[in-house]
Amino acid sequence: MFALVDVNNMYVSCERVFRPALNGKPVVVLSNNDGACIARSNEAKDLGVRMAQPWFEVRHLQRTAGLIALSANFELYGDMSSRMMSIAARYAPRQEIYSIDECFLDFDGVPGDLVAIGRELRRQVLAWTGLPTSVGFGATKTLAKLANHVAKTAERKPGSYPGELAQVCNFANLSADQLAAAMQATEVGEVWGIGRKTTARLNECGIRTVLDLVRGDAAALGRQFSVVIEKTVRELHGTACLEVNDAPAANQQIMCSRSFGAPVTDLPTLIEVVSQFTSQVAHKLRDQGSVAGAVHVFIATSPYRRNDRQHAPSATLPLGRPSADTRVLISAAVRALRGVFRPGFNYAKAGVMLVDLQPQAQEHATPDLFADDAQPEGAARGSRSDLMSALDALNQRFGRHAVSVASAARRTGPSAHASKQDRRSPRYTTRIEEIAVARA
DNA sequence: TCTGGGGTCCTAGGACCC
DNA sequence: TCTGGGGTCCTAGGACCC
Repeated sequence: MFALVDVNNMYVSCERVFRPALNGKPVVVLSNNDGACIARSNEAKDLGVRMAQPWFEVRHLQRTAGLIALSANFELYGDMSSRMMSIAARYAPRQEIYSIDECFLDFDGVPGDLVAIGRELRRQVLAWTGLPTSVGFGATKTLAKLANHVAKTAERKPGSYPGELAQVCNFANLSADQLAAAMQATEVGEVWGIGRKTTARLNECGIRTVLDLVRGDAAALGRQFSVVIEKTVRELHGTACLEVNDAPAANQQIMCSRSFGAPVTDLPTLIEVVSQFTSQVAHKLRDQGSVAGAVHVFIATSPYRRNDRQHAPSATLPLGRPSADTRVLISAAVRALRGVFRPGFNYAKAGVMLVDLQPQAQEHATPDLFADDAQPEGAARGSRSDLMSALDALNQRFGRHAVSVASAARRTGPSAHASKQDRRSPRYTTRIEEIAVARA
């Protein structure tokens, strides 16, 4: 038996923990650069604000409907997430952290009334973190996801499903008829793995609800669509094709990209930005104990600026020898950037991706016989990782930008190209100088 | 004026090999 | 008058997730 636990409207709920005045009000959280809505309170959903909707399209609701917008504060959300996850982990032998606000739990062999356990888990998370969650149980991960959707929707829109399914829903407790009714009341696009494109194609075949899909033939759908759909249908039938993975593998790629607050036209600024992005991904790379075999860099104009000439070049530069040294990676990234940059364009975005990742070799890595060793002084075996370790330790202790490679150093004062973040709340739980203050 | 960021997996097609 | 067949590997792009 699987459970899916997820936080309702995660980012908005995190903000509300520290600002209870936001309760009951329409609230959205904006993406980097304050560009689009990436989280909505129920009240904001009721106003018709769509997921990923551009902020400028809904900002008028500030005046007309009291909509409140906040800049994303991922440091806060990440910390709240780890608190929630550690509480949820106590309730089952195995946990898979699936995203910042969701985890799967494997209840195989756990005795007792699962709905009661689910309610206790909910209560505990709410009491200890202030975050509201929903819990769905099912015989497969896909069914648990669906049960979670039912639990959430039954609470948010009374009448859409039987009331007793609200907050915590266990499909195993439903009769065949009750389950069929719930599936009929749910659109096929709500199923995990069925996205926009597939929904449209399924609709053309007359498959509109989850029940329609479940009644289809898995193998035939597999041939017509893809093996992904086939697996999904089998999971909906109750045949588990997916396991709870509590030991996730290291990432296969690590990326950092950002839209600019204002268009960038010159190479020096792009070099600075790309160097900063590379510093970040290099740090993440070392954190997971990997080295990168190649660096991929891209810059792009904005497709929304119809009058601008468009240009979205990218380049991948293989490293002679895989590395996790920020200096090596920056030098490759900047070389790639110089290769693709063309003057005369309004660049709106840039990104750096580390690819071809492999575990950091211990002592006996095969050296590159033909390498010209044009690496920074001291970048040879041993001292490289020592230097990077020292860099990471200093930044850990004195703040993220305490020490950096010169080309990635922040200039003093805010730059025009820096992402807009005009409405960010304090990082209450991770910065002592921003801690919440209680007033008598 | 203003439109997110960071991932995974699958598939089709080309290059290459014998 | 004539142009194989079967296999693997790699890559780019698409679809999906949150």
